[in-house]
Amino acid sequence: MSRAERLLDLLQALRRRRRPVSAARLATELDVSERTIYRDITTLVGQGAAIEGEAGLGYILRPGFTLPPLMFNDEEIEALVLGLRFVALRGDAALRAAAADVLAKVTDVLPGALREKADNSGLLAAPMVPAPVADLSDLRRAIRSERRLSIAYADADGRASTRTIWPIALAFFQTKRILAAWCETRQDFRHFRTDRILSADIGDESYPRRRRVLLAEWRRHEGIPEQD
Amino acid sequence: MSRAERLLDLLQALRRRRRPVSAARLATELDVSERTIYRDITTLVGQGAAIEGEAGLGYILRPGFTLPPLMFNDEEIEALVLGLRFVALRGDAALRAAAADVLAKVTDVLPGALREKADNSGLLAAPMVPAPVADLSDLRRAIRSERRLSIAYADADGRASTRTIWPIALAFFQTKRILAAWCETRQDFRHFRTDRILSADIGDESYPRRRRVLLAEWRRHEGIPEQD
DNA sequence: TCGCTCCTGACGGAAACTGACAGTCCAGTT
DNA sequence: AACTGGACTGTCAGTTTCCGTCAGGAGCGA
Repeated sequence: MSRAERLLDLLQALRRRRRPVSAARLATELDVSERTIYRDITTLVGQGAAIEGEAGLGYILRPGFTLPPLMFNDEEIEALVLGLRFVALRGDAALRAAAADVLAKVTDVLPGALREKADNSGLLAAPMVPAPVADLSDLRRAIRSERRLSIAYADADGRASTRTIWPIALAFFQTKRILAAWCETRQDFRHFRTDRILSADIGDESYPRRRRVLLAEWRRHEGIPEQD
Repeated sequence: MSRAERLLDLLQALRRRRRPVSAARLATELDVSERTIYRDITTLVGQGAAIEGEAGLGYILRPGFTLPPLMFNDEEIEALVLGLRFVALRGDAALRAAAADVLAKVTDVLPGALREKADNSGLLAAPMVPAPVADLSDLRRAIRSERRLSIAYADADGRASTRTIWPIALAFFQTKRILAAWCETRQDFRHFRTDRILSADIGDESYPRRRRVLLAEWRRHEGIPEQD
């Protein structure tokens, strides 16, 4: 048996039980040495599995590595599918792919009857015009990781300028996308149309305040109520 | 990338699509040779994945692999949350509530780190103008359950007429919502702005054709490609 | 027939894997 | 304080596996 296969088996062996299992036991079950089990566990943890080992007890896999079964009603399925279709039509390529992945994953853990409903949902999203082309994944990553961003930006008259900003949020409108940020130069909140951002360099260090807080401040500043 | 990782990626690449995918395509996507794809497929099948390959077409994965999909990644969380925000701002009250419920259910199964990301996602949906007010849940229910619908409809000049239609889909545009249907009177596909539908009565019997088929026909008729 | 694609076998160099051993560390238990 | 079960680490040398390449077979629809 190849290592890759064994890793999947090991994962299943851990998933199967709720009590801790010793490496020795896993070794017997998978027919390899304990040393190999230790190595495999390291690999799985490296892939993101929350496996906890406690001396004297054994290993246990905390939930959250795989998607558990989910249950939704008809309305919820429709909301979910419609939402993902919106994203598929309005997001950049990476977001579009992610939306497809989410739908596939959720559909997979749905009971059969619901799965069919998800596949045949009659709610459609209108396409964005013009169709989105720019890759916003860098901007999104900067927002996620709270990183400073140096951008070259063209204002309405076409004059370019450079500034350092703290990106807070990205808003998806019908015809444009707007980056909301704290501008270091101006010491104030500023908005940038993504189609006028000529270049963007993600800094090495994160900005000094938590985005969660900035977002709340920005909301108050702009009078935008909480979503959700 | 390790082979184990690639196997999971391959599984997800198959899950993502509902149509068959050729080995060549998968090879490009995963950046390995076709031969490797064939070997990986063999391995996955050996682990119990129901992957069917047909010459001239490609591979397709039937649902129900013992190993459920992996947990959402950062991009997927962003796509999911953004999508639900779109729905919350564009759907009727019932859909808005459903979107909130979906988010709650999904958040519930997320591990802590991801949950925080979902709560603080920086991607925002623009509100619909004018804000949606009409309750479309009857229309949605008629679509879901493939029921005949008797509507009173005002045309562009304000003249009201009554007709019986087979509702197929509901499309969400920036400023309006459009019901796509087969019109019994005209014996053709017709579109109805929801804000001009004066009343709608759901019939007791379902219409004689499957919505799935009608939807595909309508797509061809209007030149609207598959979403996803 | 052609074109597309699945599918299999063989080869060989590079890379990864594995068992064995020898220990360390850790947390209950006696 | 010693004991015990078991997690965990480092090293090393011999296997194994992996993977791209090439060469071909076979099914199926146009």
